[in-house]
Amino acid sequence: MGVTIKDIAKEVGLSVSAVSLVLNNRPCRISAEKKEQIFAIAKRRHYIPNQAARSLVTKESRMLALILPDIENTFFSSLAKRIEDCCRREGYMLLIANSNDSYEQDKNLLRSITARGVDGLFMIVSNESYQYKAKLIQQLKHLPIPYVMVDRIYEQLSCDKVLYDNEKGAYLAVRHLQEHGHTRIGCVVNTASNNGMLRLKGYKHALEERGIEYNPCYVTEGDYRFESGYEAASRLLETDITAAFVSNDMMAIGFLKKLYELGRQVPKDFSLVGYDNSLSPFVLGVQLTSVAQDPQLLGEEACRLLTNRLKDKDTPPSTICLPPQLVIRSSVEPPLHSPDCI
Amino acid sequence: MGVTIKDIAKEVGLSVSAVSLVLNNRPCRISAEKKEQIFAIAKRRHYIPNQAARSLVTKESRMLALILPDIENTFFSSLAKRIEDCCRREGYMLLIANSNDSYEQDKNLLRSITARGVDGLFMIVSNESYQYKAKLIQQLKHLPIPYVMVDRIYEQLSCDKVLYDNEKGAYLAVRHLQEHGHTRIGCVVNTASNNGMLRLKGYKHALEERGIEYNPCYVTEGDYRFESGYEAASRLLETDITAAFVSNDMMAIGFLKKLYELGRQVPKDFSLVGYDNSLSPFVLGVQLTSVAQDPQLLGEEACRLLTNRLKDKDTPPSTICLPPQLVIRSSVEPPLHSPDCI
DNA sequence: CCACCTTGGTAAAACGTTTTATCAACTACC
DNA sequence: GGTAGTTGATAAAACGTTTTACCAAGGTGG
Repeated sequence: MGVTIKDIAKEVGLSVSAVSLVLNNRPCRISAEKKEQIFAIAKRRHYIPNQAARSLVTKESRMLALILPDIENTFFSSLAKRIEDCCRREGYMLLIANSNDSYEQDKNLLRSITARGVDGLFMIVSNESYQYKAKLIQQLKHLPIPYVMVDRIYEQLSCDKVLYDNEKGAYLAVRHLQEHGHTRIGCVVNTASNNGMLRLKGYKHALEERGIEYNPCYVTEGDYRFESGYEAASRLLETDITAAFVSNDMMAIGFLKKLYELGRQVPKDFSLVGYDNSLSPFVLGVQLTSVAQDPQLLGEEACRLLTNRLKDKDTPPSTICLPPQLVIRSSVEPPLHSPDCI
Repeated sequence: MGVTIKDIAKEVGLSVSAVSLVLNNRPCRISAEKKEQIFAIAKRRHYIPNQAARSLVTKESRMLALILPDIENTFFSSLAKRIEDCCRREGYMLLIANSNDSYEQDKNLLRSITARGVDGLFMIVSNESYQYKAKLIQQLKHLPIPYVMVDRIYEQLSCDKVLYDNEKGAYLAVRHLQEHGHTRIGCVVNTASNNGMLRLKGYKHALEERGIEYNPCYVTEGDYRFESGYEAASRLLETDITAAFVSNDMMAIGFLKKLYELGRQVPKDFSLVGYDNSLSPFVLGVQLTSVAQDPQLLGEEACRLLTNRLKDKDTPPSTICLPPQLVIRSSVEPPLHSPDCI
């Protein structure tokens, strides 16, 4: 099919080895004249080295892989973009694979990816895989290549990790509401996800710190989608809460829609904090205060970790826990009829 | 490093060929007993076939690639997701690469992708590449593998193509406004992109059909981002337009923000149609009428075309032009003080 | 003129797989 | 007892590279 090194060798009248050495800019004793000829022929005939043959002997593919749960989620797609940029800068290509948040896919992808001989892996485990933790851990332990767990981790695994402190993020959000005088604070959370659990923990932590008792009626489940935020609001707004912490922005917008329909004003009449800081420009009239986790930073750190590991296998694995930032806009004010602040 | 077919052969006491045949379920004369043993050993020792070695001899990688301009754009990420699903179903892995809408990247990616010996390619050319059309066309012509152009095409190239009829979409949007009695209709459009040009053409076409003269003051440039919609609105709302066609939803939201700030009500006081149908749930109070192009459908058709081509190289290339749908919500009403309709 | 260096290269093994042609040992049949 | 067919395999080439060790010819210094 394509032009090979052999064809070039034949045309220039040298051996394959000569051509290979020249084309790879290896130190070698080939005359400048011949070198030029080789490059010229390669260019003219559109020579493209066969990566399969190359990997076979060098044992590296200059390709990294990223397994992520949902490419449609902008948090992950921003992450993917940045990781790809960083990889490119280091001379790697990136293979992106989508697991649809399914354990089965995680498992299969892990297989096909190692078969393809990628040099390293960025792994964002699917939420479903937390139920099959033991199994996936086994598989990851047998992985013959370095990998870094990103955003969602297994503490048990001894490998490079980079993540955001989800508990802290939720804690910051709730404390911000408390500092404006709120005590009856709702919470929409996805306990099906590990990070969701951590956000719930942060919520509880903030309550504890103020000596407020945990009220299960103020907490409801959401699945991170717009509709579930709307439905969560329907349930929570029957209680006497004056504010809510909604554990992602998409659901926060759903929540806002319900508030709007009920004629309740944000922040005059109700305060709200979201998570992700992803949708602020879209919401007319409301500037949503939200906990920001920068996917780009996550991506950069992940890439740094993995490429370092590829250069030096023997340093002990490290864990990077990034601090989320509370981005204060104007969706929080003191509750109606209440003392102003702390 | 890993376990090879040779190791298994040694352990089971047979030749490499025997093991290869068995593991690939090829018809062969190996005793059932030995077969079982081979599978058992492969499993126990976590054998994973080396794809590089395999491709080297079979000349196929069971891998397809997708080059897209912006993975953060949900239109493209939905498309990517669906393409990946379809590929998986057909037994291919998908290599996703991001060009950042840059010609340079298109060029480089095309190179590295063919080097990696992928079996086929989904190509969404970057907008910038329209300026280097001739060059990129040359490169695509030399591509040794089948490819399908998706969403953005070069008419000159004889290959499989799948796209949406952008001119038609814009035409539908503008005609919808006209049918509600609007005659002074603004237009925000990105002429830096080929599809943007087509949308402008659709806008003009609708005007022509009604015998309305084209007024350049009603048309302004946008770059598909939120802010540019806002800025476009600042310019256009100084004219006497009563409605606008904004050529994507993101900009439409920016436009809405300006309207909101000026105290103008949609649709009572101003009518608006967007493009993409991607953001409707996010806009409080306004249900944006928008032209829908389903990325999933685009992905499915693209995949169908490419996999068919891989099975049968010799059928003539086909072009699939999908019809956009106008999704009518409630951002369009007749202008104030005007006769009701058509 | 011998020893040594430099210049300009090459031969050959290796990487892990697939695939085709071939083979030896049996069995069965007439 | 000769022919044909079956069973259970194998040997060897091929894929396109990289890499190491080696070689031949010519020049140079003592």
